[in-house]
Amino acid sequence: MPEGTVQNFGRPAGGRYNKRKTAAWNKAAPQRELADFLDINVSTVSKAFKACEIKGLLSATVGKGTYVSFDALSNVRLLAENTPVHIIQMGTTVPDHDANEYIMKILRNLVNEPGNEKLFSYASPNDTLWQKDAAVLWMRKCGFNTDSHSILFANGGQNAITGILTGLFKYGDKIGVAPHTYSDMKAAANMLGIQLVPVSFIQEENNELNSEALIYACKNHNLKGIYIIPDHQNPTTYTMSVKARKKLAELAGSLGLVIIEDGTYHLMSTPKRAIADFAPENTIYIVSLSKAIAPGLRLAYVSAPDQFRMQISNALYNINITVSPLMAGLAARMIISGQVESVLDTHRKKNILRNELVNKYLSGYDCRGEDTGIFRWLMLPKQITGADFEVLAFKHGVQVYAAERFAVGNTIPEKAVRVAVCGTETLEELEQGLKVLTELLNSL
Amino acid sequence: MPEGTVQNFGRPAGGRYNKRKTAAWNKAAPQRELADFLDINVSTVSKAFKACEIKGLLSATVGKGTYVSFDALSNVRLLAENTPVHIIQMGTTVPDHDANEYIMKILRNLVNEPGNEKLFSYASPNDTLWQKDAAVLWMRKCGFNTDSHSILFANGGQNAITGILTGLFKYGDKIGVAPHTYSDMKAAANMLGIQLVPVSFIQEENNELNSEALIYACKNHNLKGIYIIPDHQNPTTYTMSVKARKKLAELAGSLGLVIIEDGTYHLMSTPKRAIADFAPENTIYIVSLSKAIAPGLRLAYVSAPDQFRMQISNALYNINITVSPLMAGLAARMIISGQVESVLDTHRKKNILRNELVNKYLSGYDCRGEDTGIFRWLMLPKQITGADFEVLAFKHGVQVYAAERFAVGNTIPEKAVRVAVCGTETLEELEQGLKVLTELLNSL
DNA sequence: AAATTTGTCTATTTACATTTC
DNA sequence: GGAAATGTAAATAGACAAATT
Repeated sequence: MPEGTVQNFGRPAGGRYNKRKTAAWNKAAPQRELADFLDINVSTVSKAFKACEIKGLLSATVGKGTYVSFDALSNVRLLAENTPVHIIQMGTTVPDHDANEYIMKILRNLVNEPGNEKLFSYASPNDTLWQKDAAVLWMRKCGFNTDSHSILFANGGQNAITGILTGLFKYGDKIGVAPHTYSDMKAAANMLGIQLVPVSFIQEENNELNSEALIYACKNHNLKGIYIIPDHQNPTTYTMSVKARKKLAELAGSLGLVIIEDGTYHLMSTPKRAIADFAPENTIYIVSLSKAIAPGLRLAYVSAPDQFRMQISNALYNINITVSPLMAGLAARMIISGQVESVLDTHRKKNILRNELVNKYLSGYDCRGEDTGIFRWLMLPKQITGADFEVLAFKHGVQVYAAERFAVGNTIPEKAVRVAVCGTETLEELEQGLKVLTELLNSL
Repeated sequence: MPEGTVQNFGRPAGGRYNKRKTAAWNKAAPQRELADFLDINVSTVSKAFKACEIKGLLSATVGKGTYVSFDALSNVRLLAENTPVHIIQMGTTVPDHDANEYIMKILRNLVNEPGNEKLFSYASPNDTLWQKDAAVLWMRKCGFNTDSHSILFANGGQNAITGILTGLFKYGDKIGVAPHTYSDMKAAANMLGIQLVPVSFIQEENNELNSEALIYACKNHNLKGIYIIPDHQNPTTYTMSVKARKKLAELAGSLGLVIIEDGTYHLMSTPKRAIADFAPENTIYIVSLSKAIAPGLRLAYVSAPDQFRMQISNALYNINITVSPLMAGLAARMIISGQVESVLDTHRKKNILRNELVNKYLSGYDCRGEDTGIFRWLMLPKQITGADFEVLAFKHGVQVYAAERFAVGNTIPEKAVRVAVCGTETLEELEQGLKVLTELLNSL
């Protein structure tokens, strides 16, 4: 252990402050010890630690101690390496680009409709009403039956999340998330001072609800809500069983929890009823068209129950004023016209094709995720961490994302990387990337 | 004064806690008195008050006391009234809708270009580069010479502001703003826990810089930055002199202040060099195309100096991921092709036409603002407050916005209302609204 | 099961700075 | 110009609760 870190704060080895036994390498000194050493009060240290915790850098538990978050430890390393000339992009998750021409076709029709100049004015309530109806149709396809007056618009899924977080929670509030949660969510929460608490919602063995973990975290951390992706979770790819959804819905009711359900990956999984369907009063449902249709279609639909709608609506107003009427109109037309079915169909076929390639190369490994998804979760052999493998792959020209990027708080990152399936332009490039990955895996 | 308010906290009239002399009706009891009464410590009260202050409900000054914000006092009243059947909209500020067909023309061309499907993928760096060049051109038109690598994109002006606030400031930070500041800015800051401090930047007599006020507020409140609209300020319509801009630039440098300059109304005023031009290292410049061109063009350009760019860029990423490539492409094409000139020209003519109508009806009153602007600041006779006039006008079917909506912190609202000039569809409707307003004014 | 370790939270102390009168 | 009024902020005390051993 190097000197001068938060772990040993420059204490001479073996001195009176080093009486602790073998501890995890990311364990910080106890607040009292540090206070004693610095000759200040415990709660002063506590306050300083709290600030770091809200930023997601530390996580502390009563009786257990304070630990440095793994992503705080690994981020620096991941960025420090030098870049090869061409990188095969298997890091960021995007849908296949084959939908673009469908959307363009709709747009071509749209621009020739009479009276369409109003697409550059503020939308009138009349316009948004039928668009909300379209959103309801889309939501139904995504497993949730809602009604048009519950619908709000956002500029994509991330924008929806930011709106919900700012609207419903305040600085310092805590919400529960899966121990590995997708990194943009983490970044948004850190930025807003909303603390993420890792909760193992789901039992790995059977995809059932881990009620104890939830109840425990809830009363222990005073959780205000949870954020959950029930289908093909990002990044670990598990899908909650219907029983688990039902159970979660019940629990949330009795615990007074707000559920933020991200239905974005519903269509890339075997369709199951949304949690929102079981707990409509407590659940905010998000579906992102950017992920499901095309990244350039910057739109997401949010369905919020009465008790939360106004707050979220105000927050979205404060962030965006409004979404582009053109985007909203385009999306609604795709849905109403049924063209969106063709897009989904094409996507599905392409995804399966790409995933077959993944299977061909990585079938010898534990590479999780359904064939209809746009990313996979590749478990690595014990001797290498995700972060090390990410660096290794990057040096060989392939970008994947290490588990460390997704680990929340004191979660010990799995030895795994997320592999995006549609990040490359072509199938050939994907194959090239997969070859590199298998070679690296075999060489370990 | 009613009992049981924050002012008297239920004390019996004339009791030992009522020794204060005549005080402003919005003055709260001193922290020590309240603490004494509740039998708790002063700083406990102080902490509670602080929470309210961050939300913009109170404002406290050492030695002076604590005051309830005027907009906190008036908002309830303004919403409580019942709605007439049809409302003439002179509340929200929008540009004239005559630009829409120009944009639609560009869009029609765009959809027929080959290779345009990529407008629904993520934008490549190649695409954004020429769009940033377009942004630079546009910024130049708005009085600021910048370069393309400083440019960031946002989903409209409000979105840009949210990004800048979250990126550069943290919960509890204070930034200086004009005593009357446009309400969406206030709402965004309140939501994010960023405290707005009213500073009379500008001397009303001559539009010169009020250096003392700025220096004072800066050291007294430890301001981290200021937000300022130098041209046709919203809502008061004043425009800073060039000398004032230069002076402010110098001062900001020596005070270590971040300047957030909102150039949105530059084109509606007599062109003057931007503050950013005098203090490029300290100034973030925002121009909103939604306000200048069409409300449905949800795009704003941000130019940020090196020291701030990454933080703002990250914040915008966390909020939006990215802007719509279609919006960005559309805006850039309008600028590069020069079509935007026709739009501005049409806007200007329309604005003058509409403002002439305003002048015709309101010339007898102190109705401030240039004829090229999209709103005016109507000073009312002494006997009526802005809030009361807003309610009165609303009852007669005209929506205007009272000064109370814009008053920051302990600012005493002017007796004035903001009158939007392009809110109505037609000139006739505008005239109708103006008739109502003059009749009401004459009847006072 | 009891003692110990460890983090948390609320209210407080205290010194201080500014404004008012 | 000095005393009083008033709000601010950092550090602290101390009771508390959960986890560990």
